[in-house]
Amino acid sequence: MAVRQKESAGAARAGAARPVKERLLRVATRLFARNGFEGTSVQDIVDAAGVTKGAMYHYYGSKDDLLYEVYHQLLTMQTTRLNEIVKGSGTPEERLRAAAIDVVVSSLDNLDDMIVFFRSLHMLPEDRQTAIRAERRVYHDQFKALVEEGMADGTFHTEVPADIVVHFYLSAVNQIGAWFRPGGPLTPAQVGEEYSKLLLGGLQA
Amino acid sequence: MAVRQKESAGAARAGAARPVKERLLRVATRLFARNGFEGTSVQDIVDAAGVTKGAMYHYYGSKDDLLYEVYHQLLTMQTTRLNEIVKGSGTPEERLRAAAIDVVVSSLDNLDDMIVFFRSLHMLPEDRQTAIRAERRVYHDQFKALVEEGMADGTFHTEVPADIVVHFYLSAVNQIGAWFRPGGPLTPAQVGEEYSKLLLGGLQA
DNA sequence: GGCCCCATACCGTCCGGTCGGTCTTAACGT
DNA sequence: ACGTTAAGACCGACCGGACGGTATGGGGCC
Repeated sequence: MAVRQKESAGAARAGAARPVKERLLRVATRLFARNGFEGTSVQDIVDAAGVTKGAMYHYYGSKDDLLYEVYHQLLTMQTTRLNEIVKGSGTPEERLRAAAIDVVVSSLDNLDDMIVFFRSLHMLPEDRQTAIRAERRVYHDQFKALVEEGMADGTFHTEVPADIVVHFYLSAVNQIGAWFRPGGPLTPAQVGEEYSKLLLGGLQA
Repeated sequence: MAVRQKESAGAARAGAARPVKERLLRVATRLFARNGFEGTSVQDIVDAAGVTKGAMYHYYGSKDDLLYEVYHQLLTMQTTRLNEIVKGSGTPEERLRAAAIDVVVSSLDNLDDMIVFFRSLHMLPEDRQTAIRAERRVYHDQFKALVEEGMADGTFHTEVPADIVVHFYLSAVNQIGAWFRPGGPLTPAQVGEEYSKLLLGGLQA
């Protein structure tokens, strides 16, 4: 029925069954972003991936698993990147600017994941939500540490608690999928530039 | 079966059947905020309101109508408030500060509506989404006009386009339900104060 | 011949929405 | 003052279908 290209045998031999499993996650992410988690049926996903439900339930235990995987991958990637910036060299202001730009750019580079993230987290079972929130907290705290460094050395004013600053900025970034359109007049890098200006400007002592 | 208090005859005589219709919208909003739109069945809503499905479909045409009503009421209220501030007296900076505080406070005073808003908009049929987006655009443009006033008279710098400033700030406000907990250490007014400081600071020439 | 990988057919459940009916209340004619 | 009628408010049983998940089996590669 479905026309399927023969992939090189190498992938199958690796034992990871990469193409189908990955394809499922990618099309699922896209569909979740377009139609919402509850607006996407398992049938929709497997149709779009060119396989059947048997394949999906072979690789993933449930529809929830797919959703969790989206979150987990995105968070792991962003946390790793932030970690390198925090530990890097430069003044707190320079590193905070780099972090502020990076979170925007990496979010816009994975726009579908972001959209799904902040729209469908509440659909996950409680324990999964708790796990995700714990990962997010790590990210939040690393970002906060940067802000506090700048406050400690007098670069930033201390009128607004660091916690609120971080909530404020990350919230703005998280909602970016609500208005940004890829292919529009702005590039991710430009948005990162503007957003970081607004953050740093609001912190200047 | 259900114990129902006799209401004063006044309400029924008004022809508006206020209590049941309002109760349905309120409990629906709360349930949507807690469990999501798709995670809430019509049966859940009518059970919580102490009526049956017949009652709900007597007042609302569909489950979608309930959701739309939440959006519409919140937006109408906030737009009205913003309008008064924009047209009020004071420098652009004073009015922008007032607007920035007000949008935070009025959002936190209707936290359930906010949560539902930014989580379930995409569940509405396309035409309803378009209608809501048009209403939001009016709000956005009014806010932007304030920023542009301040840019025109030199109070604010013009490094960042007004459109992006507004997207940035309103996004931060819209996500406020993701971390703010009523009854916590912060009052809505305090959050409004801090958020407005961050916005104004980032705009200062 | 055993083991992944995946197709096919199927199940039980739940859910939005419908529809005929009942009860209360208001208006009206006589 | 009283019966009649009409209308709004609400009940609750029911329907069609979609959806997540499963059980079974076949086919290709070692």
